[in-house]
Amino acid sequence: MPELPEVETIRRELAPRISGQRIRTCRVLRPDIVSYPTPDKFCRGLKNDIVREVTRKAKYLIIVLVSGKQLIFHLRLSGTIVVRPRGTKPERFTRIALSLDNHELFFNEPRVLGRAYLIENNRTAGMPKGLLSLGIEPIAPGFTTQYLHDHFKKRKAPVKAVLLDQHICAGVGNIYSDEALFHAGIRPTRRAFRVTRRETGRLVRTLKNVLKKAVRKFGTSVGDYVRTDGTNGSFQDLLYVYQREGLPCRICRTEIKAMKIGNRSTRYCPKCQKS
DNA sequence: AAGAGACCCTGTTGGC
DNA sequence: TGCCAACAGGGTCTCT
Repeated sequence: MPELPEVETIRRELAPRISGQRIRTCRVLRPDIVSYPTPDKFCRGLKNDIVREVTRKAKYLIIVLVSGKQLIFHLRLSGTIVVRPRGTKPERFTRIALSLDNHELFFNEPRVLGRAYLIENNRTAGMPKGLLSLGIEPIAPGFTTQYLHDHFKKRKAPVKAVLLDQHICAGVGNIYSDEALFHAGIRPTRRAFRVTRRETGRLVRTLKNVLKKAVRKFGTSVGDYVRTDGTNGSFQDLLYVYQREGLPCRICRTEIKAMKIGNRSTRYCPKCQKS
């Protein structure tokens, strides 16, 4: 589940390896993975361009080219990006294959939910709408108690649902929302407007902590996520509730419970997290 | 504007 | 062993 820390890990690993590299060829092996423009224009638009830098906004990975075009990937549920030695053949779930000067870059996506976009210089045509309406990333200085509390005040949805709202908490997904709520001692079902200012302060702190630590641990490898060399991240060893239902809480030994909030599986400790 | 729910996708898992 | 439904889940869309 690539969320902010996973995409940031990919960005950090990609940047030194592909910056300055020319795109020799592009192959789209699954046309519906290319959201904009057409797969054909996508490939022709990339050919012979050169990677200038690799950036990220929330869960979007953005490869900026020397021409000014932006190659944008959203990994959704199961997308990964791997870099292989030049000449390596596409893999079982490779949907887009880019041949660079010294590497092959594969966008692997078993479930075909992820998307790629090629955006012209200084244009917004074709950009994913979500990218144009992102809130603040919790790791940014602007993500303050005041900011989050102001949003909480006007929302009566469960606090967990508000944490997953990309217009408010950019880059947060299911793993880190559950983990941050646990460390802040807040039950995910609590209505956002009932979260006190003091608790919101704690939540801001735990969100920042959890996301930063996950970046240092190269992300959480549960399910499909791997780093660009195919190896696992290691934050899964530091999870307290995510994917731990039925297991004893690491703090109080109470059994971790699972439930659904807004169609999302949610885990919490009934004792550590006050309702 | 907010909230609820459907839908997209397909590999994996679990039940019978 | 084989079949099939349920499940995973971020983002977008529709409807209220």
